[in-house]
Amino acid sequence: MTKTAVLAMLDELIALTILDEENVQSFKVRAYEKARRGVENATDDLPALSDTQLTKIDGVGKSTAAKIREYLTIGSVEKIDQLRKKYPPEFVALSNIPGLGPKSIKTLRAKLSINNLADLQTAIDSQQLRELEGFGATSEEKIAKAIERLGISDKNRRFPIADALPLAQALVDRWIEVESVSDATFCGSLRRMNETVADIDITIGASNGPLVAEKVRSSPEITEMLAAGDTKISFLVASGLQVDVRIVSPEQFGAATLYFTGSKAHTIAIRQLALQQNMLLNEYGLFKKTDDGKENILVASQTEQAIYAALGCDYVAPELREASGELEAAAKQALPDFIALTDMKGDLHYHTDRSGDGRSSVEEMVAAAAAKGYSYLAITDHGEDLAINGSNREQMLEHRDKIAALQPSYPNMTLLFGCELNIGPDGGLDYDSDFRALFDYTVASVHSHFDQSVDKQTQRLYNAIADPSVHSIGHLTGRYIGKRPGIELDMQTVFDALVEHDVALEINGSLNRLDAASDVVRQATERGVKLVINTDSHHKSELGRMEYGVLTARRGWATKDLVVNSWPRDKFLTWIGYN
DNA sequence: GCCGTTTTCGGCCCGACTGTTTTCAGTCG
Repeated sequence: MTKTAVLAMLDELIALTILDEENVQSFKVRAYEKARRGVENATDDLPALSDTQLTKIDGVGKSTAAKIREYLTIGSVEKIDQLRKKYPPEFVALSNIPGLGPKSIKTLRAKLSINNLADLQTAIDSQQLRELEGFGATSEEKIAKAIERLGISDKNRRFPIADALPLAQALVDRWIEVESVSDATFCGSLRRMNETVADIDITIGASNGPLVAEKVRSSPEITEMLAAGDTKISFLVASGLQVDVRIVSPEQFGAATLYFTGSKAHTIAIRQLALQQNMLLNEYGLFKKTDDGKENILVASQTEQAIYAALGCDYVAPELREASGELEAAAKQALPDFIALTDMKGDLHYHTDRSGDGRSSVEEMVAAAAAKGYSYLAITDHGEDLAINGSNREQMLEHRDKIAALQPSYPNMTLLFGCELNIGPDGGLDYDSDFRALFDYTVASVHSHFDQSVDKQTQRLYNAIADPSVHSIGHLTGRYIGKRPGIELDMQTVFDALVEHDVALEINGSLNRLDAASDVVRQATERGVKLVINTDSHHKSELGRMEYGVLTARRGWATKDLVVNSWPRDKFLTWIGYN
């Protein structure tokens, strides 16, 4: 909570400084942005840090450390208060309008006394903008249009990954089939598996760019065209989501995807690394500078792997590119042994139509898991406490027999009779302890009562974790990304409990959940908490979510040794006490 | 504002597009 507030303070400082310096990337702005990233990657307990420790945070120097201290002590920062007087919030908000930067809005204020959105609208209505030096009729119309769309496309609007990824995948799947296309991928924060994205970036490698561009420009999803060139095309779709498409030659595909994937901070870091080696990196390739500095000789461009290799680095997968230590580790060939999709040996949160919300039969669900080549599978339909979706004791025992009857047909996959237990408001679980002991494997999860205090929620989780029947905690916070916030917890206490009771923390692969979140996973990994990556499938078509769970785990630097369902069958069955 | 294998000053990633301009400024990624 404190860190979130400090980050918000730094965000405001950045926005105000951009205006004050009239430059979105002045050195001071970039310094603040770097400091913000440092704080983001630092400990949650900022007040516990001394002034010296604060300046140890990457990018935080004396001045920023003093501002953070000031904020933590008195809840405000003098510098920000001063800047607010010069630039009130409703004036700063004008910079959310696409196409308007700091220079423009300050010109508008100086020449037309525009201090807020209403002033701007009035000026546009009376066609005053087009008379200004540096503006024109076209600019005025563009700004008017941007304001009209503001509700659906301001610069800060973000979309849940569950909305963006399926569309991006569908577009890529379609365009990769177009004549002369050698490769295509979505990039940006979506490829890095961020939980929310501002837009969809797609890079296409093609020998016949204009032909592909024509195909892209005629896509049926387009509700509004923003830019329609032969190499760069931008459009909006009905949801308001913006799609940016770049078409490059097949030889440039690697350099282009590396650049368009970002993150911005990772891009800057890797370009600095190139500079140190007397090389130049841009979206067209990695180039060696000749001794006279006049010429650049291409070193690598076709694949991202070749570029990292030429820089002396291990390959850094997209989901790791957040400038949180990955490049330093890759340069030393010291990236940890992260979990990979091919390591996964089983799914341990898995529903059938025994659950009210399940939509495939147990036979279908087991067959789908077997097709994945899994060595073990826990079928975890809801316990009795979930009134509509749950099962009573009789139904559960009948279900157990059904699962047991299927086992002989699957000699290579151990079927576990499991349950998704509901964690009640105080941490109570379904059935009674004797009945719960009948399950081979359980995942306990929160499904309701989201509005209790941090202390109460933490105690609630502790009680569930401490129960001997519990093997894992499902979707830790119960959040739905972009729709419902999760419960608030004291994470360190939860991690301690998980370690103490040897219970695994789930990473749920549903795109609506991705819970535990990658930043939580990273802290949990550092604490040595065991992890489990699941699909929470309710239909036979949902097993592919394992990939998203694994990517989220990798974003959280989860190592293979901690992920219990990557373990060989014997080791895993021993861990759960199965015989 | 930050930082140091060029270490307390001098540099800080690199480029495209747009609209306004006659050579560039501003915005964006």
